Amino acid sequence: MATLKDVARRSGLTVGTVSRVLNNRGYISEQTRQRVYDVMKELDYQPNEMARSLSKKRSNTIGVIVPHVVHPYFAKLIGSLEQAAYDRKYKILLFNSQGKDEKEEEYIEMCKSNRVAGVILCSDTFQTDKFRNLRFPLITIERFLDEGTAGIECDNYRGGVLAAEHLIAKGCTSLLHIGGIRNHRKPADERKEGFEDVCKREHIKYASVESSQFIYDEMDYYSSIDRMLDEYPGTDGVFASSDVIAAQVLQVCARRGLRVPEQMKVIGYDDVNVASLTTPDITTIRQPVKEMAETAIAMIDRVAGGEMVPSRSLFPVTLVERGST
Amino acid sequence: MATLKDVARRSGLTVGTVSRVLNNRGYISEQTRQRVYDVMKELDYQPNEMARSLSKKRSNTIGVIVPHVVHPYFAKLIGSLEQAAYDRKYKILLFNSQGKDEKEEEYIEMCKSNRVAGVILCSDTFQTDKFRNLRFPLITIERFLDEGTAGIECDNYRGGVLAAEHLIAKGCTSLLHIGGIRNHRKPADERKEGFEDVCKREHIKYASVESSQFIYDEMDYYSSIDRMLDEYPGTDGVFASSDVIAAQVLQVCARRGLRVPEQMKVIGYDDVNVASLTTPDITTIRQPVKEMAETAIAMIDRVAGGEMVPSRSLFPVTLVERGST
DNA sequence: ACATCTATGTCAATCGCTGGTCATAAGAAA
DNA sequence: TTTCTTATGACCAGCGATTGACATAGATGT
Repeated sequence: MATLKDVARRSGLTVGTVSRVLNNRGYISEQTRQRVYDVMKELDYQPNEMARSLSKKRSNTIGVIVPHVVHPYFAKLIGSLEQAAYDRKYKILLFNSQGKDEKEEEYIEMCKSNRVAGVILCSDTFQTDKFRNLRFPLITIERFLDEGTAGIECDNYRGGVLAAEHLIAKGCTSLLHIGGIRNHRKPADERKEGFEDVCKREHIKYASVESSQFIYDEMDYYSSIDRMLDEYPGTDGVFASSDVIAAQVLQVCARRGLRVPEQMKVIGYDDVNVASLTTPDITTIRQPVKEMAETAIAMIDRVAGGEMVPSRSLFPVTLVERGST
Repeated sequence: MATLKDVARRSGLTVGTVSRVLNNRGYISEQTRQRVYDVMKELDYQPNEMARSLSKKRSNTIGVIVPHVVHPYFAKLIGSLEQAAYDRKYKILLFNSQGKDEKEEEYIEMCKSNRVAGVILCSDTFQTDKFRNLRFPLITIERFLDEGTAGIECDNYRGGVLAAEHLIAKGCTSLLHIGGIRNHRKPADERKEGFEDVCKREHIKYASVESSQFIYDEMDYYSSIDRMLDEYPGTDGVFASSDVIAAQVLQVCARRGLRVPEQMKVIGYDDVNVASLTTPDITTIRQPVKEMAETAIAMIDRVAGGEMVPSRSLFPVTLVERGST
């Protein structure tokens, strides 16, 4: 493989000069610049990023740690992050923590070892001192961490409000909120709060079911849903805190002969592709994932440039009405 | 950040010795080994992978290039690849080519720059000389490439056979095959062939529709499906070449008042999570994605170790029967 | 007593690139 | 003419490891 030296030799310049054009440093004549580019192409030269990173003490790689790659929410997030990273010349190192503390920690160590420019962390767990003394920015998504550089969240409270208001406006009289994925912490609580506040205000019967017992990895909520519907028989409106759960609610309803949306209305959360692939398709609370991803990457970039970034960013959510309500 | 030198100094050893324990080289007493580990922990030492890779001329990173991260098939594949990579101490660099030749090519260059241990490529496109003279193994998934090191495929022909046989066994008399994602090349053709061969053999009316006109990125096949059902009105069985398409067929059927599976039977492909989240859930042809992913990573590992690997590996598919047939 | 094995030290080159310090030289501006 | 700007050369010390050659020395085996 051709090296900088080869390029220098072939173009009759010195490594210093060639490095200058590569890094846009110092004075370079247009002519020289062109010559260097030509030779680079001729030799099929690719700068060795390892050497570069070693020298600069920083790579242009961003670590992304998610608990669950196949979950459509994270798949969507990862896709958006990759796009945003690409636009800013970063690469994505992907890690799947499976929601396990040890793996999360191990991945953080790997990120250190790889001198990443920053880490984007989507975590369900509570871990504190592990994230201290990092030499790179740590951006959390949908979770705030004191030790982190910045947190990017959605207005979960408003999501809950929107969902409840929508169901009520559609004529529901007895609501059920089903928590689920990434819900151990604040985000879920806030959705629930928003939901419950509206129910109280409007004097609507409601119930909320915690999700900790759900089998998250398998995304299998059927039996829990069944149990809940048994427990709250008069329910005519369900607010599920993810589209995956909502889809399963639809399935359970079908099995029970409950027509959606006539007899039962269902609203999901996230607006991932499954929401629009079910029959009926699912009304949901949309998170601006793309914008969140761009913001996250941009923050890493800016912190790297010595800039200041807001420690918390709250994004608005919107209701997308479809066939399930 | 602590360096090898620091560890050496602190433990009263030399860098050479410390490096030996890090790389399991030469003679090291158990006592010394332990001391080094202790000091490493004490100083919170993380080996600098950049330096290591530079020196070894190879990183323990694997590039994964997919056309579409959010598509559930690739999400599933990526998840499996990450797991397999982790098990073998590799990290995943994720690239989303969006099915564009230029990006694919650019990503390959980035992989070169980053001295990856290997690349796993999922591509829709036909590109030849770009993949010549790579200094790392190139493993393709669901596509064979002469220039690649190895290809990992599924028995697509058999998938088509299983689908057709199943629909026929369930009493369908007029079949429709809808091509779709990742179908420009061989895999799709083979599914179609298997499907058609069975139809011919059993003297069943059938039609196959090409997919090139579909909007792949948006995963929006509705209007095409509508058009097809108009064109082939007697259809009572559809073989869609992905679960995403099958889900949309279900939706179109619902809109048309066609009951599934009574009046129309639908079978998908891939067995990704959406297949089990629709109502009814979708009978599908399952690809052993996990095994394929493990094989791909294992191959890179083995090629790196100087071993020989089969240039083509064919995995079996199985039929998963659910509610749509 | 001699050979061998084990365990470490010493020294230094190498990987490919960055970026600083100086020196040089031509052309432009004062 | 002198000063300044532009453009490049020359040189080289890092960055943080790896790895090889060679030396030393105690322990073990025969």
